[in-house]
Amino acid sequence: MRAPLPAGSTLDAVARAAEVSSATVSRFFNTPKMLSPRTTQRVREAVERLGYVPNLLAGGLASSRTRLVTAVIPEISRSLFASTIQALTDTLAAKGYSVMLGLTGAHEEHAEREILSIIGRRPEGIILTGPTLPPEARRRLKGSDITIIETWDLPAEPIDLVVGFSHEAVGRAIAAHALATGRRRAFVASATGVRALARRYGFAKAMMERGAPEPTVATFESPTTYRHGRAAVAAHLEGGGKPDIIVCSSDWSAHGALDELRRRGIRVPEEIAVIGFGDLDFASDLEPSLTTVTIDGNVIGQKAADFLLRRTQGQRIDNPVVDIGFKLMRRGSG
Amino acid sequence: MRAPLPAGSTLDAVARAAEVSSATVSRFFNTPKMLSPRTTQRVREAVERLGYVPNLLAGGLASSRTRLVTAVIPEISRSLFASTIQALTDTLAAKGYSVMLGLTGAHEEHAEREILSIIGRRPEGIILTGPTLPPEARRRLKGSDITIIETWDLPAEPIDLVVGFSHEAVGRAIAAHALATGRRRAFVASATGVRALARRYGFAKAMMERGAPEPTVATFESPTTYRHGRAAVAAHLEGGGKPDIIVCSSDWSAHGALDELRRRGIRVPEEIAVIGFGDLDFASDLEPSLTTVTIDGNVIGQKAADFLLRRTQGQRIDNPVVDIGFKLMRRGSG
DNA sequence: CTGAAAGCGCTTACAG
DNA sequence: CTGAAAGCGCTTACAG
Repeated sequence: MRAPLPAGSTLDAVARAAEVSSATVSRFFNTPKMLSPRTTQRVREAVERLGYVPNLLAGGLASSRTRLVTAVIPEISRSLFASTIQALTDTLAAKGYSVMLGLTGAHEEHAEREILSIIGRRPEGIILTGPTLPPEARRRLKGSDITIIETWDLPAEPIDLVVGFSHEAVGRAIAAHALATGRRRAFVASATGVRALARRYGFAKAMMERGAPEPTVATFESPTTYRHGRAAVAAHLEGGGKPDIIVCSSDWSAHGALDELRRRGIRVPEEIAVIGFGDLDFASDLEPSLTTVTIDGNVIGQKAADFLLRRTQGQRIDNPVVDIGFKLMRRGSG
Repeated sequence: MRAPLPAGSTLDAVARAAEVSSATVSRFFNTPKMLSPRTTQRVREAVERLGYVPNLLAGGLASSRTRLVTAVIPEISRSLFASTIQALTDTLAAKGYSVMLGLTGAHEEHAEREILSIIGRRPEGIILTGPTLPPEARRRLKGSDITIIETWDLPAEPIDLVVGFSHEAVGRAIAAHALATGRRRAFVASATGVRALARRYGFAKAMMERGAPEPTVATFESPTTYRHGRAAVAAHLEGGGKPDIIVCSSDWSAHGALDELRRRGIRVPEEIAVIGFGDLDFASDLEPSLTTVTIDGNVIGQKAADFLLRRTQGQRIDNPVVDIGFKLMRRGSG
């Protein structure tokens, strides 16, 4: 009752051309070893002649296997999560899966609509990286029976599976490092958001527990930029701040902090240490090279893909929460 | 013959709960003004009670409108194309479309398989940003009847629609600027790839036509990084190069170039000018601020979305190739 | 190894 | 404004 979908011929057309049943053509794609060599050859020729590409909507509907995975990220640019998405995509593509992108972006009000449109596509898995979803959206996901994997954090109440690390532990590790290197007066230039907050909290608590004064904090909207780092440091110093360590919520802002300090003739790390977060590609090339926190985003993506594949194969998962940890990379800046 | 798809109840279940036909429930979602207020209310309640989320696979199959768009990009990280994808997604999401990601990545051999899996989902449009596809993949796309939009370039033989600009013209504009500011001895630090090549070519040709010596070129694998810029400049200077302008294929490498020059005590722009490409967020914050080329990635994304929407509404498109141009942002570095 | 047929969960012309 | 029914293009148990 409609125009056919663009892009082509159908299974039936191929079946007619090859003079076999449509079941046989379906098997050619899905269970090729079931076919005799002769049949295989006939079907292959027909497929090529017609330029047939199977309709995955129909296939997914019939088999209830969509081979679709959705990755939900806050925004595409300047993303720490790039390597995670890339690894996820590479691993899953090899198994015939496609990855859809869900951008929650600035509009948290739209999060629920976004989630509905994702669930509507019946993905076999949803990877959450970055966003903290509003409760209603979380409830929808929980009720959906879809494999959900939260990443880049260790949520207190996981929806389903988790591959991440503790941001509070990161903050504590930075504090331990700061104190071990004789720093006490910290300035924290931090993005908004629960994760940066957790790192801040872990850091401040550990500092204060060891007798250091409470760190001064400046926050700015995510995502963190070079400019944020420069501006925050400039403002702090001009306001009379005398830090001996500056803890930044990303390598971007740490880079800005370094440049601002240099502009003011302040030596790093002699006078002030600078710590980043993320270990982005440029971190080791800066001068001084940046001390920062490395998270292996590839591993997160791969483990998430593994989880997904195991679920779809019906294997049980004994350990639904994986903490991949992190590393403090000590370099020249502190 | 299969377990039902996860995530839920069906149209029929809702219809039974609301004591209406399934056609009516379908209309509740697709053509709500066709229903009486009473019916609408009854259906709404049933939908909420059951937590029903329509199956878009089934809907797409039945209506041949998938409301799916695929964006093909080379890789997710460090991407100039981020704003394009974001704008595309935002614009389309408002119209009920989802955006799938196709990552062509490093594996050009897999490009065709990737294209097949994209076509198999029957998207209403495919946005190509970045990758130069192998001929066979291009042929598949051309034969697919799907709206194809090539972006960020003006291909000589478009597959279908185009929203981009001329990279050769960018090269010429940089040359004109260089010559106008008295520069003649150019070093070009460039990524591989046809677009960077086109800029290089446009630049070199224009320089030489005005009597300047042939620029020295160093190329490195995409994507361009801060490190590439530093290393290329260091190697060139140590090899005895005496440029008065350094043209970089991205703001990343230009940033690296600036830092390398500063490290060597070379003044910018007095001794050497530095030109970037992309006008990324940090470009205007560097010291000196970076002269670079601005492309409005948002506009590309929006125009691509417009094209798509017009096509799906059956409107004709009189002008299938849109050149959105670019701007040379003159700043402190040259 | 292969085919006939039911079914996946929707949409939509048609009829009322 | 609403419903009965055909159809979208596949998959897969069943039978042979």
